[in-house]
Amino acid sequence: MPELPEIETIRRQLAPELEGRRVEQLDVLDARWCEPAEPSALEDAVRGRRIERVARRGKYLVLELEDDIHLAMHLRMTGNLLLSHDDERPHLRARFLIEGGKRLLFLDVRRFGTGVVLLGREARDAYFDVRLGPEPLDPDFTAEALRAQTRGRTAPVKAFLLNQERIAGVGNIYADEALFRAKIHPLRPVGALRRPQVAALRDAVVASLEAGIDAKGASIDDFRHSDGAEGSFQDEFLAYGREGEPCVRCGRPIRKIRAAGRGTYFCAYCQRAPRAGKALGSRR
DNA sequence: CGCCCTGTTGGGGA
DNA sequence: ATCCCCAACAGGGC
Repeated sequence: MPELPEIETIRRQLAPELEGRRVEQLDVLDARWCEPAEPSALEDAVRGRRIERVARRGKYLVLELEDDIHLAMHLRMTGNLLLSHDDERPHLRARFLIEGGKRLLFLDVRRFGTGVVLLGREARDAYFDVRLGPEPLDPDFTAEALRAQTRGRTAPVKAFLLNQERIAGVGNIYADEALFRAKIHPLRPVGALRRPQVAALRDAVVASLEAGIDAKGASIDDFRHSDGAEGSFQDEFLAYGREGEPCVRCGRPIRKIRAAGRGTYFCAYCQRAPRAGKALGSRR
């Protein structure tokens, strides 16, 4: 379930545990994790260096190490980070030995997750700049900024939200959640949204993400929570994964379609279908 | 038991 | 820009 809120939750839990401590050693157990780089390249770059900050950019968790070395990790679909005293776990892909004895374990059943070392601030910024748009929780993510970004675009609004180059960190679940809250049909051309709808969408994106962060998430600490103890975020969502169940606003059944290649849940009544023949605000 | 489909992501090719 | 497939695996429906 790693979208922006889950990564941010992990970051907040990890920061006080890791910041200021050294990485005594890194073991990359699956070479695919860091392709096309060699595991030894990551292990050598990280070994012995102090973690100055645990940061997040979009869905990436970033260990900012001394000497301006950055390790950006992406959990993809099933990746997970666990703070543990154990050296072995099922689906272990990479293991950090942290000064003081704890281990930071990167677990990933499907092995889609990645780790990349970025040498220098410029390299780090360049890496993110070509992949990620603005952070939705930054103060400058305003309705006007979003409007400027959407104008003239014909992509379905859901595809726009999922595109990390447009907005960083919004995934399939929070995209549906935001559209439901803003009462916007997922297939509406994003450029056709009126000013008030753009404003509603901005607010809904921010509110959905913040709600996700506030929701009690799974702890990454071995001691407070053991393995499968994941909070059921599912219950927090208003439409996602609830095909056929009644819309919380109008009671009509939630529908499922495919949008931008992903399963998409919405209320066909609350979120009006795009009007044919009016793709981009006919006027103006 | 086997087969088929789906999936919290993102990159690549047509 | 857009659709489709792929990565590797688990779980559910039939």
